[in-house]
Amino acid sequence: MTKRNTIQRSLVFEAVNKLRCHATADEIYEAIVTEHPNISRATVYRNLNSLSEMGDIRKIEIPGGADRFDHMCHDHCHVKCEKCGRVFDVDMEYITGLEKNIKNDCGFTFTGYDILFRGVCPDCQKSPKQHIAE
Amino acid sequence: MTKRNTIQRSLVFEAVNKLRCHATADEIYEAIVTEHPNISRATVYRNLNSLSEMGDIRKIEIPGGADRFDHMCHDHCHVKCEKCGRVFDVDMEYITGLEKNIKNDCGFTFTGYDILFRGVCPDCQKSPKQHIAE
DNA sequence: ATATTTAATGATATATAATATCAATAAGGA
DNA sequence: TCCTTATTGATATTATATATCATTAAATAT
Repeated sequence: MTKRNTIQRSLVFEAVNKLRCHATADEIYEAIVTEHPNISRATVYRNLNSLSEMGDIRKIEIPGGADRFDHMCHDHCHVKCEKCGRVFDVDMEYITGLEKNIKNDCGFTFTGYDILFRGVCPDCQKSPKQHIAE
Repeated sequence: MTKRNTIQRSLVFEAVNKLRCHATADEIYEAIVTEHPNISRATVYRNLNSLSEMGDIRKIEIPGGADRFDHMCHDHCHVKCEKCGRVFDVDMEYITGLEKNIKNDCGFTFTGYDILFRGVCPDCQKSPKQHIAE
């Protein structure tokens, strides 16, 4: 019923804070497993979700790619390169209150929104090769 | 080298236009396969991608769920229910030129952006049961 | 009209990301 | 210290999508 504090959860929490820049669950798992070889991948996934539900970390769902996890920081937008699929932060004042522009919400309760820019990163503009990563 | 017109591609194109509201690849496949049992799921996926690359249909990538495909229509936003995962259109004036607010684009070439609202749909506000669909 | 080239297809295998299952373990209160 | 059960680790399964490859057929050349 009540949440229990486990060493695994604090390991996941610390790893997200140490990696900082929107790491994937797999990257977080790899970072932990080098020091603690017995941790399970499923435990990392579970704790990433519970930590983000509790509001201790931030989950960023990326279309066509793995979810990312950030330490708690100000809301910000991302841009995904259409060629290589990599995700970068966008340096932009976060726009608040966009949901006020909605004409007819059909009874929805809005909790937030994500803006994901599309574009081509500098690397992919230079080189013709595509899909460095996805 | 050059694109060829196949009956499969026109079947996919027609199905997307008939279904209209952001159908998934699987829903489009199911709609076609009842009339044309020999079509392959892979062919549907391939044509959905090539049609959207050619600009004949619109691909909407949804985080944590299957990609959606719309007939060509005006840009609009979507909202994803955090409980059941379903996606709905949002009735809102589409905001243009958001990329002008970016302070430092780090050399990116921006081609557009998607705004995805998060919220709880009327059904899920009423009933306690979760995950009707994902 | 027929032959040729190769893009596209159908069938299947594979990849990737994430969740589900379940017995064993351990956190935290009694 | 015991007891309850949340959590874990290992594994299986699900979901979405792409890769592979022999076969088929669209578009062009003959």
